[in-house]
Amino acid sequence: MISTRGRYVLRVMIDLAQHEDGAYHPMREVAVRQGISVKYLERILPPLSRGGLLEGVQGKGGGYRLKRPPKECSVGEILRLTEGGMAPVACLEAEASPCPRQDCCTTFPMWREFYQLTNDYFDSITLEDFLSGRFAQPCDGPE
Amino acid sequence: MISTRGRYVLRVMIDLAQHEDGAYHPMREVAVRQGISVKYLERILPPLSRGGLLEGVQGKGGGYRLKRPPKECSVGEILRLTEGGMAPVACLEAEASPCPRQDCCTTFPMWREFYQLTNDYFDSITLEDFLSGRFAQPCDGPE
DNA sequence: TTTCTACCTATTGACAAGGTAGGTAATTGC
DNA sequence: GCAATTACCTACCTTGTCAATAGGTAGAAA
Repeated sequence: MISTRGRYVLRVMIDLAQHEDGAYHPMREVAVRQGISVKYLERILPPLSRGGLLEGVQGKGGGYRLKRPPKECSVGEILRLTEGGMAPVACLEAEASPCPRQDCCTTFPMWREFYQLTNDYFDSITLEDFLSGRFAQPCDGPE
Repeated sequence: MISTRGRYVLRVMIDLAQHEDGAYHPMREVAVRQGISVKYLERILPPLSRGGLLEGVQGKGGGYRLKRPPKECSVGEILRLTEGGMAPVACLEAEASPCPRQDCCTTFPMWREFYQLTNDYFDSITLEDFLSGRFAQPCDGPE
């Protein structure tokens, strides 16, 4: 359900939150700290820039930094931008044509309720929770 | 996250619950009612037999029937048997070798909490809920 | 102008999902 | 005993996605 893409991106966001100091951090740094290929990171980060969660500056001294304080970056928003939605079944995604049998589908209300549950859960968690909140950890490593 | 395999199987189980009369129902019948290929159904149902949710009898007059009353068949059990677990990330599955960095992983507690949430939700729903419970519908169609 | 950096576009290999085809074993009805 | 029916099993094919690599372009600072 959540691919490595989403997990990697989340780790990068947490990493940037931990090293937040107003400066731009090149992906080269983050990739080394997190043990992820620079090339792969470059590939999967752009949606977050477009989504307004990250700010990327090119050129010497450039890199990425959070565009908002950690408290205002929810995991739900990060995962939705990266994974393109978190629907348990295809018929719930808005981009896909809505299932023609929604009104009659026996199981549709269940999927919808679970979809809501999922979004609510991840929306309730922010990057701040990994720094000093309910998911703060004594140490941290890659993956 | 939930593949068509899981959705098909769930529909079959609901179908069998709706037509529950103690008799065995051949897959040919159910496949026609649900608009699913017989061959594909034959392929994805065995785990439910092995899991003790279905009872299959070969030969003329044979078929499948529920092994327990609908009230005792939870959606969670059905999906776990069919999909082989509902973990949002691989490191949560018991069959996979446990992630070596579990103790240090920043995001692990979040995935685990969500995993619990998911299982609790689907375990709280039974086939009975689709017959006369909170997900009962006036009509029903395939998919 | 050089260097650094984000950013973009293929391309590859591995893997799983969805679905089909064919056959085997067990049970019933004649 | 024999034919019909049905679950059950194995192999295969096609399609699509994921993870990762490679190579290049554009922009900004030293």
